[in-house]
Amino acid sequence: MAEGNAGGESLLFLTDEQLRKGIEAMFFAYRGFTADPDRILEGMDYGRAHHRAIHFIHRSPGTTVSNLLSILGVTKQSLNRVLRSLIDDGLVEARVGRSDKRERNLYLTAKGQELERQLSDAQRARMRAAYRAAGPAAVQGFRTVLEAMMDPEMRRQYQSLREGEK
Amino acid sequence: MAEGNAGGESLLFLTDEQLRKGIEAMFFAYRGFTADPDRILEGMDYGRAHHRAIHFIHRSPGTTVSNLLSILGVTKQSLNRVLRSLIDDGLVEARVGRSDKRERNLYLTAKGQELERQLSDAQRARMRAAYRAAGPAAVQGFRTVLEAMMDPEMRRQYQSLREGEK
DNA sequence: CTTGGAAAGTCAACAAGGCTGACGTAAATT
DNA sequence: AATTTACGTCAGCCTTGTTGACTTTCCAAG
Repeated sequence: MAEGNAGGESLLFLTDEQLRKGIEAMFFAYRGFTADPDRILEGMDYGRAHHRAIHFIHRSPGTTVSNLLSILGVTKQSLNRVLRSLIDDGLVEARVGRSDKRERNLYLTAKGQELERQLSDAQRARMRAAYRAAGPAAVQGFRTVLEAMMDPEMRRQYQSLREGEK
Repeated sequence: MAEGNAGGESLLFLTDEQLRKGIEAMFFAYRGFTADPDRILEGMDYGRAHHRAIHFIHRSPGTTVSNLLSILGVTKQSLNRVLRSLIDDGLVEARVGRSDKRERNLYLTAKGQELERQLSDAQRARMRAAYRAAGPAAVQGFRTVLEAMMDPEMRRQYQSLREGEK
């Protein structure tokens, strides 16, 4: 039948070979994705874990520790070690919560914002070059596939970070 | 000028906000990307490093240790620890090279192939679902952007693995 | 007002998987 | 014969994840 044929043809992009290509593309691209911040952080006492904390505190100033825990998906002990060093070094400020004093609202200090800018400038530069080379239609597809690849809970996190944008 | 205007409009996808979205999409999607194999491997004595070795040995049977080193981008000591356990457990076979006896050609055993299939089935299932949800055009864009995001050397590796495909 | 439980912080110990440096051995190359 | 290459291995270190146990603070419900 014609429908069967059309369906079959449009599913050529779902062959195991195509899927394997996608898997390897994710692997190699993620290396590039993290390479520039990693380079900047090496030498400092910080690593990728610090970068992630800084990124999400910058993204949602005043976020709580438990909020950050659920976004990053690590244990509080693991996050605490990272946060501890950032606070001690004066990159992050932890203010006692106004309504709930058990909570800590996290903010980047001026120093923290400076490092954040340095890191995200590098990462954005690569992303910008890739976007520019690929074009708007490809970027649209890129984001669509990535979003579909997330766990439902991660997608919720991802999309909730989207709120308040135009 | 018309070109300038069109250029300006088409560059809306290059705003910092769009780039940040892309960055976070990569972060959350990569977590999903590795989640299923990680789940399978936990409990076994293996981790993500073993998965990567198994993947690329499966992909290029007979590949040498140095080849694998340059693809994975780790030190030989790090790779050796992983390879050692895979060989000892009978998942990987290391045959002395035919032409150059210093080299070791790596192959998956039947047992190794079984684990590989288990891992890649899980990873492909997620990729397939994402591809199917996003559609062929999005997949095309996805791959285009990822490729543009790679370091030139990684892109070379990625594309050289492409040879021999139809 | 008391108490139960949530939020946060901390200590200790451990594991995976990166890294460097040093050294050894076999085989190829010069 | 000397050097280089490919591989393996020992030893030690670091980052970043984990569990488990315990304390302090504090909100909220009884």
